[in-house]
Amino acid sequence: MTLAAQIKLIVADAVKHLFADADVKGVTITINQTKPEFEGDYTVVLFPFVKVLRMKPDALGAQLGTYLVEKTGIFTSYQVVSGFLNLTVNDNYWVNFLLNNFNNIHFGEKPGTDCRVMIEYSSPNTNKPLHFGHMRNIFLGAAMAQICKANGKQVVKANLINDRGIHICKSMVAWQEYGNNATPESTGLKGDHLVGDYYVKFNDVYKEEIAQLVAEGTDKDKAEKEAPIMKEAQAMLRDWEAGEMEVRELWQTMNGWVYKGFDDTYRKMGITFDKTYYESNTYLLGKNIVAEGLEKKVLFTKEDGSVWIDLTEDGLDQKLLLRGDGTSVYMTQDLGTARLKYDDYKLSQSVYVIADEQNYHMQVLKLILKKLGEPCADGIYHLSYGMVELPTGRMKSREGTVVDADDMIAEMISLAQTQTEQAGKSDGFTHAELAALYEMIGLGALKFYLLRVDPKKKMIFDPKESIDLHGYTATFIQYAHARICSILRKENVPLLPGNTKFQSTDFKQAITLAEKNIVVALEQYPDVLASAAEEYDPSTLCNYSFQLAQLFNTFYDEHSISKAENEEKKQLRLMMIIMTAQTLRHAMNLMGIKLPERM
RNA sequence: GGCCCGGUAGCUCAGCUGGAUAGAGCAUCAGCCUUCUAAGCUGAGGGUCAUUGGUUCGAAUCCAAUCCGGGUCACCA
Repeated sequence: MTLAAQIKLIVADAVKHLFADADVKGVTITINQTKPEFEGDYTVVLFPFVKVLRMKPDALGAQLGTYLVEKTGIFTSYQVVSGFLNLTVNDNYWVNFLLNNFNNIHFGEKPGTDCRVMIEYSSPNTNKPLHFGHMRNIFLGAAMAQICKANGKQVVKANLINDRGIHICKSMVAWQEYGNNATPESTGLKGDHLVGDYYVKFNDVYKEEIAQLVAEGTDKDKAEKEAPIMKEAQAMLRDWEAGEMEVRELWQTMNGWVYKGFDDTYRKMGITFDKTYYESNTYLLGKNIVAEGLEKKVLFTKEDGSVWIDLTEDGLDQKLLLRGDGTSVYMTQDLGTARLKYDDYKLSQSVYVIADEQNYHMQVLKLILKKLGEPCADGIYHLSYGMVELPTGRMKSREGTVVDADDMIAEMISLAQTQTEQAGKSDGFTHAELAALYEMIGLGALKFYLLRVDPKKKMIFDPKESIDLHGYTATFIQYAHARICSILRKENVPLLPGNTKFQSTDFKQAITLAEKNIVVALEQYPDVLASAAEEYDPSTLCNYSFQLAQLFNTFYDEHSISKAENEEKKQLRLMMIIMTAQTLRHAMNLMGIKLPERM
């Protein structure tokens, strides 16, 4: 338990003891970190008690403060300032905290439980390469998987590949018509990019055909349906569903190219999955659930044979679950897939990382599953995130207005190189070391950039402005880490914690403010890690890591470790920086960001 | 139009389960490298927390209304 949580209990206890007659059960106790302009470490807000106890805040504060200082041994002094009781924590507490935890590489983690959670993320379509928006999804999902693990959950990382449908046929038709048998080998293009080019080509031709039809006097809506290339795509989809050999072969070939491209991008990003679902295998699922729902009379049939659910009682609309011709819709598949996932892994929770444009769909999905009595319903959570937009508006793959993931990664790595060379910091590394370093910096900056803001907020990314490597960035945190490693090297202390031993245990020196700020922050890490999991929000970890690095930099500027006043101080500071480096590494690793020992 | 999400410094964002004088980064300006890495540190300027009303000892935070921006309300996925 963190100190703030302990203080809350201690105060509750003290109040009960001091004012046995008063009914203080309903009073919520607020413990804050004391503002820097006041003396003290933690603050008890006294106002809530004032009414119940009918005491003046100052008198109450004095009585409570005296009691806490005398009875607990945690605090050395207190001050009451206009309704706030500021408590100063005994330096021994912080020293003991460091002694007990500085070498613990699992600090902040929760013990394992049998709570099994699936996190589905990435879930790409196989008609185009991954872009900047997908990266937000992927990094969010991967980070949440790690964060959940660190909080004691068993995690299944899942990818549901959308490998069939009209959009896939569009790329296929365009390739057939205009591709001249181009392959990744013959063109030197990455497979996903090659296929994506034909998706764009399809839409170019489609637009031209519509324009021509309209020019010939056809109505626009009709033209959109009658355009020859669209009819071809629809015909191809029918052939695909009928299992027509040639179409299936082309489909497998082109998807194979795309998967190779995706694998390459995932590898560069350091992303892995435990389970891959393919929509071509799951798109027929869900029909059973619909049949069962009809039996249970949760669903109903209209005259044309289509199957619906009525959600008007819940303030929503009627929703189609099966077309009149018996074919399934998006929702049908999702119902089936939800059950499949649950049956495959006996899940306690199922997290879907999906953009916020699908909020309504996910709300309806969960509600329908609940009404159907599916056991998976309660565990479903939609981790909804805002879309990444360009200054000119939304990215559109079919118009080619996207920031490509592969390009972005390459650009960031080259930016890392440029800036390292400009700073004159590329000396003394081998080629391989430099390559690794640039990747750490470039990729780290990219991941941090996408994870540092609240997931539900939409982001606007201007490709003309490169992602910064100064200030609130991964680079800042990496730099602090490298500085710490540099000190440890100089002091011959192992960089990896766990095997550091110190002789002296008798620390009597007063802790300075810069020192204390770091230890206080370190002590709060378990709470931050827990809340990142509870809120499904990795940005809290970005924020925390940045603040900790900032505190370290301030400390570093004010105090010397190597030339500490005495051996005792030096050891205390070494413990502090070892634990700081360890905590930064821990938090950043959860987000897939590596910290270099030298940069 | 219904529902959902957002609106905080010039820009990008924290803070939102109510607590002290609203915080960072970028940008601007002024300082700091013979001492463990200046990708850093210190300081300055910059705010009607969209608006109005309400609840409260206390509101950026809760409630209501209004304004602005986005999403969604498909027999597309």
